[in-house]
Amino acid sequence: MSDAPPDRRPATAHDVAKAAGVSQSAVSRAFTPGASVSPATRERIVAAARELGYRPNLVARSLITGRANLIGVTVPANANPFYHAALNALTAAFARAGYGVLMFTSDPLRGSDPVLEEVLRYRVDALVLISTSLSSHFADECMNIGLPVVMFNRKTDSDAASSVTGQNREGARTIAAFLHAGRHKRYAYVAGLESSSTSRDREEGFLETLREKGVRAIERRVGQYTAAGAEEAVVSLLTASKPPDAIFCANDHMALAAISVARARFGLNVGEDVSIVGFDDVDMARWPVFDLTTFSQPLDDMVRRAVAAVLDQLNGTLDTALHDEAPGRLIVRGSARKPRTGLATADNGALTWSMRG
Amino acid sequence: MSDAPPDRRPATAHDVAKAAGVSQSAVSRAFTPGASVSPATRERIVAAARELGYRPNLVARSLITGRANLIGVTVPANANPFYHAALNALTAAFARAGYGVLMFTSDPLRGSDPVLEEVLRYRVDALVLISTSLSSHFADECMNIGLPVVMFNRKTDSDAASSVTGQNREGARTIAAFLHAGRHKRYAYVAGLESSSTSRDREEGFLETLREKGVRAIERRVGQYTAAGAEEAVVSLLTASKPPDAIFCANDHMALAAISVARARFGLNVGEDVSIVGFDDVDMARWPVFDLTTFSQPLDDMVRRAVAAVLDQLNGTLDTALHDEAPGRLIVRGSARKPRTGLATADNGALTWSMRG
DNA sequence: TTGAAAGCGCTAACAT
DNA sequence: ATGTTAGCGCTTTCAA
Repeated sequence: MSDAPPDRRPATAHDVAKAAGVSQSAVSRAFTPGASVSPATRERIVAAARELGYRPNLVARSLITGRANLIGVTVPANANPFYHAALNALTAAFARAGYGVLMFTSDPLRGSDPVLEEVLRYRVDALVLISTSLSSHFADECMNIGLPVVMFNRKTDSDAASSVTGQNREGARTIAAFLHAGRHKRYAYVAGLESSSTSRDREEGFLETLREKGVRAIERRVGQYTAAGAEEAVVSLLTASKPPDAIFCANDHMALAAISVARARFGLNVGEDVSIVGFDDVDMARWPVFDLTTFSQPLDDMVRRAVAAVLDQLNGTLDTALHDEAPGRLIVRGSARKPRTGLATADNGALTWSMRG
Repeated sequence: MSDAPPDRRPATAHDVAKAAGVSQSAVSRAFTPGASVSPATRERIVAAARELGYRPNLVARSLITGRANLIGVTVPANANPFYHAALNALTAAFARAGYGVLMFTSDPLRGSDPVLEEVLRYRVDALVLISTSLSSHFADECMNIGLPVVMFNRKTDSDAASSVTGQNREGARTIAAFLHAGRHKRYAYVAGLESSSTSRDREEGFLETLREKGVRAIERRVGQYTAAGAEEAVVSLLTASKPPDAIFCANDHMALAAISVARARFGLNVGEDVSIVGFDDVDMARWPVFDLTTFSQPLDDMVRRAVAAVLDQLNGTLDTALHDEAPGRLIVRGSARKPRTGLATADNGALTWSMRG
């Protein structure tokens, strides 16, 4: 509005105080929700503030309160739609709760300690790690300085950090039972990263149930949670002398890449010649070209839980780490042969299947 | 390591100074890259710091320097792989340059001013808007307070903000020429958001060249840059009495959704029955199921330019807004019928086509 | 309800 | 090379 020099420094509470003829602390109070200011003075102050383009300096506030109003969030550098949907939803949710999100990318192949070390310098109020590992050393350090840590889509052994995950083991067991009920003969698992608790839990659940059904000899590849890795894994599986007719990929991102390769490179009719199942139920899973059968991880629910865990720890409501598991269900689409029985239509119209069906 | 009470406040430079037997400013210098401290004292200080778990408080530093070491980045809440790849790359690049990224989501359907207003309270050093609009009012205000603003994958009329985009107009012209050389008869454009300069530029380039070729009657739909919107647009186009045989979607995200629907819902052989072209060259474009012909936006190059623009403005090297266009090229794959001539293999093995071929 | 004063943890002159 | 000093812009007692 004004044609002041473009580089003049931003107005301070002191400037506003002078303009409004009040003390600087009055200005502070005028911008603090529950403070005691008479409506008259508040009005004068707000008017002066607007005139000067005053915006309370959060940095100065942070220095006093010791809380930066910032949540550090790390996400794998990896292109995985589930991570990004989670990042978006977390950011929006924290914004509603009055927190900014300080984002960092973590390299899944290297340790994330250096990154986290960097995050701490900003005096974030809490840490949310999306599918990122946490050294027990670092977890302990966070606990020592009273910094809440919530792992999203992953767990640690350490009780120093909370976690919010889907039903990894249970979901994988359901997938195994579903595939077995669909009369598949040869099974394969495409793991994510060996270091990922989520990939391990899913593998364990999958193998457990298959073994209960008497299935032995289950193929295994590692896809590193990347599209390229999954493609390679699937090529390797499908060019084997006895290729599997049922492939469970540790997440949707890999499952989608797997479908792509199976259909376009091998000319297979996915869902008939070979069944491919994922885990997450990302948006693209429902795309007609993929039509992926997958065990859902309810993103909004998981985000709600993660944000609640952070806020509860910040309020001191929650003093011990919690390991929260958001319930999902098997979303039956066309990428895997269906069993004759047990299918049911959910309230939202999705086709599901459950073990006790 | 120590078993101090878990909630003791973090060590300060003062604590370290006392422990090392030096002044507090010595501690400050020991942690400032170019400062003058003797190796001996630095060593003592660093040792004491490690002992106490000291980490310089960036908040306090920011208050003095007036720079928070933070770049505000907004990204549409929308699930678009190109945005997320950009966000990841920007975050990594800024981290290398010593800046943290404060992330915000912008709702493309509502104005982004409220969000940006919030970002400013954190005293960020600069703003990068990924495919997010900027009101001229807000742009002026940023200019007044000397805050660099760089728009990524978008432009403004206002000269108050810099921009880094791909070759929207030129790329779209190339696509039009390519499709025309491929002897297509009926054309359609699936726009992103009406408010998006990028979508408009691409549309203009596309129409310009088609008109030069004598093509009239070009269909048009709006896909809002979403998968659902693109699906709807394609259904509408393909169920018309005279469906197009060439569809140009304003970005890859929509083009991929379009391929999905054309193939799976209409049983069309994409690349023969109907040609679909996108813009971006996201990772998934090369997936065998999609094999999308698209005009590339070189992400790393664009990110490099955006970061350079920010840093140059921060250094005062760059005083006027720049509008940078990163060169791309047409990546020819299988989703659109190819012309007989003009195809060439690029250095990286990709098949390309250019207008003067 | 308001103002005065102290100080959050650090950097940046300025001395020494 | 090191210490002393004065703030950065706010919140927070404490008085009035």
